[in-house]
Amino acid sequence: MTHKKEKPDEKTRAKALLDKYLSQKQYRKTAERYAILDLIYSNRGHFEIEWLYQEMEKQEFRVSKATIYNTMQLLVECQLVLKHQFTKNVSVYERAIGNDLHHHLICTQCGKVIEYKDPGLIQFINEKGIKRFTPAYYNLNIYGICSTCTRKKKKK
Amino acid sequence: MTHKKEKPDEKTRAKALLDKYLSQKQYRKTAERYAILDLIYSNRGHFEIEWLYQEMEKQEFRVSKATIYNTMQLLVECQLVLKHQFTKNVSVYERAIGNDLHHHLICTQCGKVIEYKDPGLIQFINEKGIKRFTPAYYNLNIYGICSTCTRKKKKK
DNA sequence: ATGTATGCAAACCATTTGCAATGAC
DNA sequence: GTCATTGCAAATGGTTTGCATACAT
Repeated sequence: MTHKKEKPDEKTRAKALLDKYLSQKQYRKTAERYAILDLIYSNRGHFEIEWLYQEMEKQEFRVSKATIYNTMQLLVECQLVLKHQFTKNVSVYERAIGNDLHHHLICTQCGKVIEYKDPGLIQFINEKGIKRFTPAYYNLNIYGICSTCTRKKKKK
Repeated sequence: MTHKKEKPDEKTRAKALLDKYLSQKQYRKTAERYAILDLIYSNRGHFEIEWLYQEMEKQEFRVSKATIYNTMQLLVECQLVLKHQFTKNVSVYERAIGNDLHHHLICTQCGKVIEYKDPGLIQFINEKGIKRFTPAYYNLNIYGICSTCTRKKKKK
């Protein structure tokens, strides 16, 4: 059971929040839900359902795709996980706690997604109150051409 | 052939740009491509492929879905159309010229998408130079709960 | 005991692909 | 005439659904 370097309290905090949410909603505390959350909070960065599924297998914890989809929906609901849809038709997820708020640069040529941090921008958005809408989180996607594809284009 | 109130020059400008792009790339100038562009620039706001397909039928211009998908890709490429992926697994499109730059408020409960304009924010983003990336357009999606769903929740 | 959550397989549905026919050049 | 583009239908693949079984409460 090797763990990457991480603040152990983030995973613990996530578990506690899930616990609270399940109690509150009177949903059941199943081993699958905690195992999936644990895996998600053992990594950073983006991932897809397929990755999660295969990684669970490696950890010798059999879970069906159906359960993974159900659980991801649950985790998005209780704000422990963020869900993105970039250019391709696959949902991309990311843990919500312990990842600095960031934005995404998306290359329209190759689909690569680069994380982009700008505290000034974040502050700017946070300071705005939006009428008739309660923002939970936001997602600034900047589409364009990444440096790799710019180089490739010139070669042609 | 009734047209909604619109600046006629926007559609004309769009056509001219498509024309130029097709010439430049040595792609063929087919009736389908111009007809689809014409329909798109006869309306504002978001639409899906299915809408486009049915609307073309109404206009007595038979086009296959395959051609619509091909054409949309072309129009996104040459920046005459913007493509969005919100929460559902359907692509949502929008004409690029003549629509003020805006952002999106997306309700995570019901999926409703509200347009949101903030010139200050737009200016703020534009003033940033981003290294190693050439931005073409950006897309600020703010997820949260819309007022309708907030009301519904309280009723429960 | 009760009813929710899981696993499995089938169903769904937007999008993509292959190929023959059409038509732009 | 050549070859890109179209139309059609089949294939693809992520996600959802239905139902029997397992298990949290």
